[in-house]
Amino acid sequence: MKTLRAGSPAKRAAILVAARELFLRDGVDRVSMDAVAARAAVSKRTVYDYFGDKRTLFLAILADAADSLNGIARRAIDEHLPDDPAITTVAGLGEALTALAVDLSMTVVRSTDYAAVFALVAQQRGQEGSPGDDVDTLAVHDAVADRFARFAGHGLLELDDPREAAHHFGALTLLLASDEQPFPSRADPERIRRTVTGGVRAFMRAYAPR
Amino acid sequence: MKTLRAGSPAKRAAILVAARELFLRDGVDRVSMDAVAARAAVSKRTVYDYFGDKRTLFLAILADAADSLNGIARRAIDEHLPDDPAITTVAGLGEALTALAVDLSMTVVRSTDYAAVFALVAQQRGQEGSPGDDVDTLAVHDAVADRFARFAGHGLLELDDPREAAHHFGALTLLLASDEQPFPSRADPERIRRTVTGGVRAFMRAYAPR
DNA sequence: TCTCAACTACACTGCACGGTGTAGTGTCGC
DNA sequence: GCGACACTACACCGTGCAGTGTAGTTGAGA
Repeated sequence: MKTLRAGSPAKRAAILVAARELFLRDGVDRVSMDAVAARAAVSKRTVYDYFGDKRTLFLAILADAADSLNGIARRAIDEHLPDDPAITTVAGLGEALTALAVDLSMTVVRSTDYAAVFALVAQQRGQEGSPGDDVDTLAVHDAVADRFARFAGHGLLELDDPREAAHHFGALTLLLASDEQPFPSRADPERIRRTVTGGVRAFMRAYAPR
Repeated sequence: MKTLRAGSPAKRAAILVAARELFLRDGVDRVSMDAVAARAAVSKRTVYDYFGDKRTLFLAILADAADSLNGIARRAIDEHLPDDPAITTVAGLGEALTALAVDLSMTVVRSTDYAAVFALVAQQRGQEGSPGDDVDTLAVHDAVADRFARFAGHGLLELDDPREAAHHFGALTLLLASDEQPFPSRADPERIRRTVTGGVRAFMRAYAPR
């Protein structure tokens, strides 16, 4: 068992940033550890001293990106759909959901973190022996479903299954926006907004009281 | 410029099948051409004589899978949403859309062709210089949008933008189902059906006349 | 029978690279 | 001053492999 170095937070971060950029750009398998070291401005010996091997470095990047995304999502939910319901009308809910979806999609679709998770995980996707490499989004869906259940309790939504509704919301907004524009640096904010606004409109037609 | 061998259709197919299986399982970069040749039961020399190099083999597999998927989609649309509208009621439309979405999703989510396209393209996703490697799904969306416009003309749907509706339909059904279950061999048909049926229900609530 | 194309089965080349070892340098604390 | 730790800058090893060349075999057609 290798003893990994605690060392310097700045160097650790530099390695992670460099590796993520290169992995994302060229794919994990095509990026040499020499290249990572050069980009991070550290020696390759140091990269191995911190992370032990390439796979461990990859998993660390994945964990960071997933944490970052979950944090973004939780913050956006807390901001736009607060626990203490300030939202009392159907129109207000539509506006709040739009703001949430725009905020989230704007951040995520243009986020190299998201692109990193998406691309890196997808590289493993066809490789069926790697379930541990997937990213758990259950907590975010649960939080949204919880909010939806409350809105339903207040008559602002009509739904049998809050979790299903949360999945539909995600599909019509974030999933669709990211499917349409897979490249962060080219993502057009106006197009994201249009896609997401249309998706929320459809969601409200489906789930608002009639 | 290499002269590629026309040779035998059976051997060509064997190479394509073998390469696709291995590329899908292990990723393009991790599969050796020796392995492809062995699996196809041909010599490596023959693989190179047919395809010239690894990338050309990869692109051939991608083109085959995309053709196959487009064919599947077109057939499902023609079967469930025929041009000559036998569908005259909203309930009938809901049933037809459900049948289409279930048929498509059942086939696609469990299809190694789809998984191949998804995984192989996604491997390139973070690599922004490769737009030519993406799969064009516009024609399928156009066909669905065309049908939707007709149904709207007959009062079976209310929609401003048939293309947007087609995207929403796709997001609530196929995109969601494939996102939930990314591994073909493990895909549970019952779960696909549930997801898709729920998605069509939401779609109809959003777009059927009120 | 001869020729040609397809194919096999190797061998080979040049290169890449994950990972490891080591000597030397600099800094810090005792 | 000494020792420990972090780090650099190489060198090295063993392995893998894309791609190419070549000799030999086989089958089909002229």
